Amino acid sequence: MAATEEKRRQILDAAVRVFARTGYHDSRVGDIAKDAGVAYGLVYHYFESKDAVLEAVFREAWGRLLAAINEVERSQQPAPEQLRLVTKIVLRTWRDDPDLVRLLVREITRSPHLQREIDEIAEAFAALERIVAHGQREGTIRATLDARLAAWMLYGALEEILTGWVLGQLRDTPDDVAAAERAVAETLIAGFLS
Amino acid sequence: MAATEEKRRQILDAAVRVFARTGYHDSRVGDIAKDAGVAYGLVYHYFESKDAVLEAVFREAWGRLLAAINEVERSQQPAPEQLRLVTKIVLRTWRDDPDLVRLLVREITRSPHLQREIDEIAEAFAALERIVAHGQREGTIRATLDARLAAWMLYGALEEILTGWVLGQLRDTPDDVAAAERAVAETLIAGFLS
Amino acid sequence: MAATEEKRRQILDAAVRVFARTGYHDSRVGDIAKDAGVAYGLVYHYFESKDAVLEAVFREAWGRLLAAINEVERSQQPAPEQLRLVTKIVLRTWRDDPDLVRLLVREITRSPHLQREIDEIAEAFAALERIVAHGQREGTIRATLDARLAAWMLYGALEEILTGWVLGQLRDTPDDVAAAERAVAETLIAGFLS
Amino acid sequence: MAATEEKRRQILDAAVRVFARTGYHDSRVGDIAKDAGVAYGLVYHYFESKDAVLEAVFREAWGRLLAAINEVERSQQPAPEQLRLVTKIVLRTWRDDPDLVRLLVREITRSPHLQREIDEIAEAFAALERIVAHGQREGTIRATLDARLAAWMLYGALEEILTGWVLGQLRDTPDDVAAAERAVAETLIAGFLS
DNA sequence: GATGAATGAGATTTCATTCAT
DNA sequence: AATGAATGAAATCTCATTCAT
Repeated sequence: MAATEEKRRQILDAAVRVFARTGYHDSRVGDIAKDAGVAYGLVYHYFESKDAVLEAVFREAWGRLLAAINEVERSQQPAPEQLRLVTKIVLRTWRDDPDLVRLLVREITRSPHLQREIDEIAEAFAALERIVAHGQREGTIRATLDARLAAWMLYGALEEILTGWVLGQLRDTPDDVAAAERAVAETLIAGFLS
Repeated sequence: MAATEEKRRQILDAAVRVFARTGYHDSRVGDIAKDAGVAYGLVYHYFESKDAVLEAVFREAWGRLLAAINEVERSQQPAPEQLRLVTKIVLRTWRDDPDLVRLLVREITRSPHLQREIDEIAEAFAALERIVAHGQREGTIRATLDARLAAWMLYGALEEILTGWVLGQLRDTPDDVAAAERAVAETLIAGFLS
Repeated sequence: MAATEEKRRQILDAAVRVFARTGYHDSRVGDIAKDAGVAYGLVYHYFESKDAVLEAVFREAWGRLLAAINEVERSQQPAPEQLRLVTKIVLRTWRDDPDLVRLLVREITRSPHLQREIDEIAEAFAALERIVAHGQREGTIRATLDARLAAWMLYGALEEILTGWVLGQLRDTPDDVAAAERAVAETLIAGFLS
Repeated sequence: MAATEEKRRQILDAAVRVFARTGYHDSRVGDIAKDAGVAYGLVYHYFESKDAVLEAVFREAWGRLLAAINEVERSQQPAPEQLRLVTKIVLRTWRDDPDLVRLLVREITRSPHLQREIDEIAEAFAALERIVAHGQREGTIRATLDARLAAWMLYGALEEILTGWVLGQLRDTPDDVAAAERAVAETLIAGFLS
């Protein structure tokens, strides 16, 4: 069973690399198998379909993000600080797992059935929204702001920064990353404040 | 000649509808031809490939957006006001041409060769950046802000709002659209101010 | 009408060049039109189909060869000398019209309906056979030889030499050409003698 | 593994039949698959492309011919006798594998990249040439003859006889075949002698 | 669990031919 | 006669999925 899980893991990790490199549609199932060092058919032993592989990758990635956001949410800090922490978490993903970011940035809006329907994605957005709403109740965030809209704008800004890094259009040295975190905090999040 | 251009137009318009409905990859060239009311082969008379059709659509759409942004840029207003106008232009596209927005939102980062490489897209981003930089020179925008980063954040927020509308996750009545414009102005753009 | 025939000529000449360069199947009708400097549709004004163009080229080429052979046949010389003259005529085509030879060598046995069914081709072979038979009657050629077989062997040897030149596998300076003529005369034709 | 090679064999054999019947260009890959009794895609499992199938057929056929010629070459007989044996081998192919001959005769000069570039073909011609050269050294063949030219003439004559049989223009009863062998020996090869 | 040969539907693209002007 | 846009059938090739071992 441990061995079993290991193969599944290998396939999943390979999928991230392959999808990141070639894009979902231009990646063949065989590429994933080869990159994972397993037999062609084994992919179908662990996953229903190629699509299911992508979904599993997404689910896992967003699951981790969701867990991190949830932890932030449970912390006793004021909402603006929580948003800064989320910003940091999201942006640091680029350093921690660039292939995953490449994949998310490229395929997030694709694949009809995946479209944000994955529970984990919806949950993450909901969590962001709750943090904003909580800030409004505690008086740190402007009450007139539409919490959901704020959550989406924040996420959009973050994703676009990641996109800039993926495309090589924005600089991404550690200093640049830190600067980006500050920029989000000092402009967007600052704009939320009451 | 007029007739010639007319067919090309029909194909391009049909492509927007079809791609918006089914997504680029799941659309067949035959669908475009049928929707345009022309023969299969005519698509290939006017375009090199299916990909070239998508690129032509993009180029045209971003060309229009770029023209609008350029006009705003040439206006004699202060930078923050210009950014508000751009916001308005981008967000109003949803009402004016929802299929086009659906297409842009879904396929924009896809298609390896299209990726931001299209001159028009790069130009639009550059124009946004210039407006921010100009605001810094005229003293209306915080000098410490990274102009490029600001441009990307702004665009990211706008695109994410459009995405929310496309996915039916954000409300989009005229009032909601106006509220979104205000929200961007009062939070993100306000955060740029000095 | 002169102008008319001129266009037909242009198309036919262009066809030889294009077919020689690209081969029949890989040549497009548009290529011929462009090379001839006429409009696409005009090809179909003068010829029933792409295939008919090839047939016309063949018919003309073999018609010329046939005329030359017939002239040789009518000359009052002994059969072996006549065969030597035919050899000379066939092999000199390479210098005179290399594109035509390229085309003949590449496409002669292909194209199902053309297969030696063209009267001119059959006629040329028949003329060769008659020369051999005549030689047998006049006593210059071995009576035990199968005249038809001899005609085919001779033509085969000639075509293969042309093929060697087309493929660049046999040398083709004027001296080489003369040597080839001699070789055919001194081996094959000499082998026919009684 | 045996089963694997079996399918490949089936496809190759079917290809010979189908190409012989319809000609390369008018044969569809599906026809080959159907004739071989395998699924469409399997052809592409074993071969890169339709062209690669043809090349494999050629390579194999010429490989066999080459092996036979090489064996003749290694025999200790005088060159003229060796040439007679080669003649016999080539002409007997018509009886042994008429489909293969049909294919070779029709498509040999086709396909730009195949043109005599296939090593096996070049090798076969080279072997013929070596036999002639060897005959010149041993004094059985005229020293003034161009060995390469002689090899090409011989092969041309043989191929044309095969062509005559394929096209039904030359008679091909066993007696006719034997007569053809003799004709080649007594005219062409005899012409080589010193 | 693991393998990879086998399947076959489906999509893009080509291009000979037609036809309105 | 001349033009070239328009048509649409057909063919190659791809690749997700299945399945026998």
